[in-house]
Amino acid sequence: MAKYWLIKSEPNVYSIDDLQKDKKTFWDGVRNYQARNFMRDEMKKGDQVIFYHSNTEPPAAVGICEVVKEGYPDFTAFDPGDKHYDPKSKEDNPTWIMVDVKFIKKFNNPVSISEIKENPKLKNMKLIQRGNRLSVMPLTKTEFDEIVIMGK
DNA sequence: GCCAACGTTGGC
DNA sequence: GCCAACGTTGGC
Repeated sequence: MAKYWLIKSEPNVYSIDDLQKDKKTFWDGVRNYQARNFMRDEMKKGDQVIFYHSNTEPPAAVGICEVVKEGYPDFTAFDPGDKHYDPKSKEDNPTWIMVDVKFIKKFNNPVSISEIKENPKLKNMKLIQRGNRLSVMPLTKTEFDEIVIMGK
């Protein structure tokens, strides 16, 4: 039984268009334990994922991707030259985990955060709860389906 | 660019 | 183990 997720990315760093072009990517650079735990323990092959653009105008859910490889070490943490380098993460005992996702679709109609806030079916989403900064969060099937309907 | 919220760090 | 200081996130 597939689960449902939302992942955030800043489009000037990595956008849905980049994913469409690449077809597939590794979701590196997550340096938050709660988000790490979701990727390590709960994200499974076939899970459906909403791709969300943060820190842009407007912030919006912009498409769908799918988990194609389950949690494995985020090697960018081992590279001193990488922006996400973390000396505490060792290759034989990695602190940070990533998954691979593949492009499924780009919404014809991006669902902005204000539309999400206005939809009563989406009012419990972690995304719009105060102060939430998780870059990987679970969604219910209802929430996922509703966003897909809104996005077309 | 501002700033609220929150996670992490480090002195004690 | 507390908590102040600091850094980051991300909407506005």
